[in-house]
Amino acid sequence: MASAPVQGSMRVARTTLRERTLEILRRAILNQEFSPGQRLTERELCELTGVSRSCVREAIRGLESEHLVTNTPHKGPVVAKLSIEEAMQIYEVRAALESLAGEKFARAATCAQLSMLAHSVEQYSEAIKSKHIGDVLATLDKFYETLFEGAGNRVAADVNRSLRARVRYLRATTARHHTARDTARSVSSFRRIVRAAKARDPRAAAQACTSQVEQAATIAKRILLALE
Amino acid sequence: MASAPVQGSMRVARTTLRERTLEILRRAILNQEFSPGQRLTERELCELTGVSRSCVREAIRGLESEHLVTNTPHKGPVVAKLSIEEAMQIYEVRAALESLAGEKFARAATCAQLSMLAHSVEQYSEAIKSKHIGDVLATLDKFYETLFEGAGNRVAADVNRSLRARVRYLRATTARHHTARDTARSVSSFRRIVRAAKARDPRAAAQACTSQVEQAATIAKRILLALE
DNA sequence: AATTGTATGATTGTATACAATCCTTTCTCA
DNA sequence: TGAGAAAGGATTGTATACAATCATACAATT
Repeated sequence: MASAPVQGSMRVARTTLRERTLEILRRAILNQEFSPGQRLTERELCELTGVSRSCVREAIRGLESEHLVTNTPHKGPVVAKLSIEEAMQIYEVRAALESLAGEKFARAATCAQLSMLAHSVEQYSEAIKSKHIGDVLATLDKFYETLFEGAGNRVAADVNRSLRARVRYLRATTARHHTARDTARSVSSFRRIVRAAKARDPRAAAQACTSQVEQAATIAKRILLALE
Repeated sequence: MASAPVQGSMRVARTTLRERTLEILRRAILNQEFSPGQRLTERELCELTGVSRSCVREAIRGLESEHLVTNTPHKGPVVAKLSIEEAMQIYEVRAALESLAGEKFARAATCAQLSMLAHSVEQYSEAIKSKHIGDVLATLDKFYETLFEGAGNRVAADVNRSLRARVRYLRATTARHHTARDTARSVSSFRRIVRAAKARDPRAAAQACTSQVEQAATIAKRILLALE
């Protein structure tokens, strides 16, 4: 009776090809394997992923509504390009959302979530000192996931995740151009959020989140203008 | 030379079939022609819209990322159902966004936008008195479009539009169950926003927007609990 | 009676084929 | 030489065909 198929008879990869394709393409864009403004022909993506055009097209629809690609009829999809205006609008919305999250986190987060938040900030500090961009982005992701998880608002978390994805390449760029002063300010800004949350001070936490985003927006704007 | 096609040789309907299909299905859902939880088989939607499955499927992807339908692999799409928790989370995010919009509107709106906002509130007042649900929803749409237009943040406008779509059926339900007291409070709540905007008082406008949403959330919660 | 197995129909997932549009190049003509 | 038209290739838009999965019903076995 030992001849039955052993290697994973349950959990047969219960995900659909299209979903996996979407995930692959999303990660490719977020990892900057394509550059903003670059054209993405469907056939090319088919060869890249090894699936048919049906799947690729449906995946592209997903990327389109995540604003990671823009599609013009009969021309095809291109990797989304972010204008300064749009970036500033995104930071403005993020400020509102993260302020809300900070407030609710300070009120409702568990002790485990509190220490995870603190831990992610220390990891971020390490990553940004070592100039390892991938780690910087990953630790930031962890920080925000924890923040919104503790805040207990999944809708806000989803919107925020989407907005952060749209400015991710910008964040990677700023991390490269960070001055020592920028780094110090950024880290202390995150630590201020943690401190307010530990003190269970919703007002202070909200304020700390707002000013953290505003600070990031300022740096982003400076660098975007310099790069033009 | 007069035999050339005259009826619109330019502007040949520069929209794609899939986009129109998405629009049709979206409106059908928002107009409650389908009920939440109802299954939407692809073939059925093909016959309804008269297009092929390719188009329907890609349109469904759009509805899916707008959270208007939920799709489970190999089972197919169903019209999204809103839990009380999710609805409350949406209202919370809307409060944050509309507060931001109110603040910026009070600062930056043109006089034309100000009077359009005021006008939409009066139209809303008429509509809600006449109990014509379609008009109620339409005038609310106009109010928020004006508010965010005047605020000058398209990203926030898009997110808010999406969130309002998700609670639209809920809004229609509450409009039907409005007591006279609810109606009066709602209208005066909107008028308070207009007043603050006209006074160019950002703080007051933000506060008015927040409490307007919170009030709507309270009514929605009461009615949702009663309907259970 | 309950459960398991199997067959069948319906539905979604995936791939491919055909039509319409766009872009580039080349050719023509003033 | 330059402008415009036409042709060709490439790409997207749309429709259809085939495969995999799921749901239901019914029969068989215990």
